[in-house]
Amino acid sequence: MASPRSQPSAPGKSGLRASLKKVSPVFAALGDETRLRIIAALCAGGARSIAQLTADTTITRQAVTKHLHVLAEAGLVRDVKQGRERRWEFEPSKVEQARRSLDAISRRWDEALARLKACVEAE
Amino acid sequence: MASPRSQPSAPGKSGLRASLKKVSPVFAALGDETRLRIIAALCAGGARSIAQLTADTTITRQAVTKHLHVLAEAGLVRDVKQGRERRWEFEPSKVEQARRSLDAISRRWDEALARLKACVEAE
DNA sequence: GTCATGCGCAACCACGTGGTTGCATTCCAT
DNA sequence: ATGGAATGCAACCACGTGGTTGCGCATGAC
Repeated sequence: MASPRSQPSAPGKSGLRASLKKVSPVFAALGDETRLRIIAALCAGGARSIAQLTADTTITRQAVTKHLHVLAEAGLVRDVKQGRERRWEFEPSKVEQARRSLDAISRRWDEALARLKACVEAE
Repeated sequence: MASPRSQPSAPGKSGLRASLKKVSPVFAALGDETRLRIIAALCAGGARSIAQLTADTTITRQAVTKHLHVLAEAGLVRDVKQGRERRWEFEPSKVEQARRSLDAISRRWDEALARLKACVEAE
């Protein structure tokens, strides 16, 4: 149950640069306020239709549709057809992946600081 | 010492949507592979000049300059002038902020799942 | 002083993107 | 069967963005 939010499954050191290519589209998809609000709505209220999501915003239904396609392309969201409706639901795996990337960056930075400190203290 | 990578300082629940507006530019800045590589280089090797950073890539110095300005605008990077050189260094605070936002999203999602589960079990 | 290095600024270009409007389509309901 | 609701598709537009080239300006090295 719940999403795997522990154990960064350390790619640190080696696989960092290799993983950057895979994560950058996720960050790009997250880099828009409207899309972040859509994600917030989806992961708080479960699956919602396009019309429902549009009601929360001031923009057009088609604009929301485009944003949903961008999010789906990045793997952040998934759609389930249901009659003439089409409900969209949050897909947490890519968010976890992005979080691990930020963890890797922070860890690398901390290591660099530790090396610097050790170098200074050895003086 | 080191960056504050523990205690999400829970804005969860209330401040999520309010914080989204502030974090989206950070995600947008992270949403480019070239910029991610620049960040990786900076947080691994400390402060580097534009010419040094350009040597690692295939693109022009001016392109790297533009990327650095985008990163600086997002607060992910800081520059220190030093003679005729201008060294750029990683600025970890915004990365931590972005990480906390992803934490908040994951947490909200987990809570939604827990509510759903409780609702089902009450049936 | 002179020269090369490191950088900034500005113009330019192709392309992506966020947004709109208009119309066609599908499917549930009456 | 007919109407309305939910959606899809396509064209269009303004603007941002990643990238280039060209030129000018400082500053450290000789």
